Amino acid sequence: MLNPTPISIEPQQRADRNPCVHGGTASHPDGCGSQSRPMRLDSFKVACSSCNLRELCLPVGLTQTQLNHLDDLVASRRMVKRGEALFHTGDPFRSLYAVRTGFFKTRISAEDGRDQVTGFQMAGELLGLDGISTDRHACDAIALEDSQVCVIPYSQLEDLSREVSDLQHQFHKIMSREIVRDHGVMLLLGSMRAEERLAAFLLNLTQRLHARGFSASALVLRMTREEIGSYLGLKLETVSRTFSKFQEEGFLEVKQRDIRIMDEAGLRALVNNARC
Amino acid sequence: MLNPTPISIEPQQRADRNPCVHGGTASHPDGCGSQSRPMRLDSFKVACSSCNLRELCLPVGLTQTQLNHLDDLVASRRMVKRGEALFHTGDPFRSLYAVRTGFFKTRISAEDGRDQVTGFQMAGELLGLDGISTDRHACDAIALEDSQVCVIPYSQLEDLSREVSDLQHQFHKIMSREIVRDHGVMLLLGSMRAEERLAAFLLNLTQRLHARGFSASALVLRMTREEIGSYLGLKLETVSRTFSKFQEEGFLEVKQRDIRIMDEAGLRALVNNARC
DNA sequence: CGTTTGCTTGACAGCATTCAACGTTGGTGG
DNA sequence: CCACCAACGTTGAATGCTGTCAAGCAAACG
Repeated sequence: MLNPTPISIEPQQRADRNPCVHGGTASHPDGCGSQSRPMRLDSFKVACSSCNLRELCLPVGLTQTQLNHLDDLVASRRMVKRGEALFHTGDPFRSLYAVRTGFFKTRISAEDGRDQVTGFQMAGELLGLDGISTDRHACDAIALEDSQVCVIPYSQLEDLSREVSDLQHQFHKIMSREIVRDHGVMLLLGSMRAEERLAAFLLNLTQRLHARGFSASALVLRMTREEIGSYLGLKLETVSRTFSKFQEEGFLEVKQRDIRIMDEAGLRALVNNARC
Repeated sequence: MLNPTPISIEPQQRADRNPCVHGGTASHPDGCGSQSRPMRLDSFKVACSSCNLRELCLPVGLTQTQLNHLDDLVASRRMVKRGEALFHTGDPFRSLYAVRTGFFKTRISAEDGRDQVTGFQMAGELLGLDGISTDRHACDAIALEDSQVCVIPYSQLEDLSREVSDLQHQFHKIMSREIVRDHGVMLLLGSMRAEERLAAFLLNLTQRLHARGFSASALVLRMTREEIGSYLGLKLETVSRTFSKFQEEGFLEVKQRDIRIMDEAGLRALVNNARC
């Protein structure tokens, strides 16, 4: 589903790759690097054409000339601190956002207070597509660590994609991919048991991290058990128990949010051969 | 989510409105009207500009001039008999399809044979958006009754939407709406119990039927209990039991696939005040 | 009119939730 | 530097919702 070839990535993110996850007192990786900066919401120039995420993000497949046009459009970045919202349900929709660094969740809330995490977004992924439908955002986007996003003014994106058919097509592909992804989540929620759901979730995360140059076998979860549970349609206790079970069975090593995958094939078999 | 104002609709469909659902030997409405025609897959001229679904479909908001351009694009229809597929997973993606008459389900299949119904589509709704992502369809679309779709060649749609910004915007809105809808289904699958799921499903169906000029309180299900169950993440027995329970409690009258809603407010309360 | 497919209902089992207690971690302030 | 607190995570026991298995019924189709 995602570009399978690893790409070069920022030093800042690379440092995040926790070579010492299973050392002794591993410092918590949240907010790595950007925490001490006083800046909070700011605009400064940045170029898609020189961004090392361009092979994962909106610019995929564009020529240099086309990239230069996109540079004019994506004129600002915004920083979002851990726990803060990039946008809320009901906010007027004006821009899409491309995650540059950091990690987000999106969630929708029902009238009765229940909420559902609908996705986790990492570098190169787009946020805000839900807003096009009604000109208002239909979910909350919350940063799970200090993050930066590129601001993509939507009306300008529409203008430019009328000029640049490659951009138009790429944008449509991204929306379509989101639809396909959502259908995969429906399959997970509608027909898998807890173990299968968690295994599928971990495999999806590691695959996406791997495509960004990170290890395919070690990861640091940026979200709580409750957030994982909400995404997977499980209670946090069930998530915790399933992690413990995977550890007992030798699939994983689990130390709070530090996960090491010991038997990827085993996890994969859990998902694919569910009824055997 | 959908256009709430009823619109005029074809006589053929109107006849389908089952005024005698609760009479004696109501004939099964599947295949109404088009069943005896020998035609199976055909191309013939049809105009969006004179289609009575234009206020629900792709042409929403377009001027007469713009509609005429769209007429050139949507040049053929296709008939799909009950039980047959409009497209299968893996088929090359070339066109989107707008349901003109009839009713479809989409489903995805996992490697182990499990499948998940990802949606039910009725008149005015678009099929095939999943295919843009990889140039191949990512699900099966199956007609649940004899149906007609308008064929919308995708590359031509991209061409035209570069010329007609209103069309471009409308198309983006439709894709975005699909994403928002999918997130709603995730909420349903991830956090609702069987009764709430079925109530939400029925309310959604009646709302969409109402927007098409049908009764908001009586409907004929076009899908089996098993298909409803797949969509809602439940087993068919649970769906059946829940229907029976709703009938006992006075929310519904259920006669196989004929449903009459006796207490819509009650159903709505079930969904909204889930934990009280 | 028989067969097939779909629907209903019952009994029982199992998986996930609920409720509760305890442990761990990181941050704050004395 | 240490104590305390709040948030997060783990684990146990019991409940209950939904799934499973099975039987019988109803409707549609040839």
